[in-house]
Amino acid sequence: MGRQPCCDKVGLKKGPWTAEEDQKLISFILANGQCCWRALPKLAGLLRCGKSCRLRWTNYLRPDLKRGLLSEYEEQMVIDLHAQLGNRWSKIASHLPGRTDNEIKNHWNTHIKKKLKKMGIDPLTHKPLQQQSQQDKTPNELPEASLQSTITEAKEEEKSMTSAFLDDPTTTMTVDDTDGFCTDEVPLIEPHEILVPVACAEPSSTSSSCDSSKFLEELQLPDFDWPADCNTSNDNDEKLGLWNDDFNDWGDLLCDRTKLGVDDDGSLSSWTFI
DNA sequence: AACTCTTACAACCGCAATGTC
DNA sequence: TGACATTGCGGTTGTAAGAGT
Repeated sequence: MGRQPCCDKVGLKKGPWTAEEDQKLISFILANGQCCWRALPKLAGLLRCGKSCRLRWTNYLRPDLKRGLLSEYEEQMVIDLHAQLGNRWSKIASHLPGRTDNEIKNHWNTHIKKKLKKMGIDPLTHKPLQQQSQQDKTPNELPEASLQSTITEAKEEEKSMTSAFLDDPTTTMTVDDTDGFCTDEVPLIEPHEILVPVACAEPSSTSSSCDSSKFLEELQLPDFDWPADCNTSNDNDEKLGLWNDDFNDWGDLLCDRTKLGVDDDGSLSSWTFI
């Protein structure tokens, strides 16, 4: 017997998501909220397993995601949090609004690891690296004192910045207020300008992850315009909470078919924030 | 222009944790 | 309380795009 696999893999699609699939997933979640992931693909008309849908949504389609490279400040935060938490990427991500664990993990592996090694710091232990040729346990040529002071300086600077929003829930700092966050790397779109042309210019047969990216470039919702109630608060976490808790209501708001170009078959033909 | 190598990141896999009955 | 379902997490892989030759 044993437990059922998370999804029946026979006949299910794998690999990069197409614009058409993204459109179906977004359309369904906005209309119905994040219901049971296992059932979602069938209900949304997707040939994907629920896990794949959840991953696509949480890592790529969620409207509250920030895009673009991590800022210096975010990077330093990741380093410090990693020193404290290790590879607990989701925990680390929870301290960086709009960033996903996957994104941080990737950034760590591709950028930060190298950067630390270059600085003579072991990315695993966050301690000075021992040189290969000095296996007799002599210290790295980089003086530990200066290294530690560098780390300490960075930590202190970061603490002074992070404490504001990590420790004080009443703080009115938002992602946009935080100098360190690279919102300037994210194309900010006025809410009234957001229009999602879901109908792809290219035939679906040519759709690929590139088409999907194009679609998402136009989908960009980085500077989310929250319903009037939410806008009274600048607390990003609160907004995220509202997003999660009241997703259905919010989805209803968005899915008013007079505002969304919803075709008869339920798919979105356009998406306009009014 | 064609090929190879490197980089970046989206997506997958398997296991763990948690929830439900 | 145990069995199973569902969700979350971290490690790993696949691949497109860019750089170098």
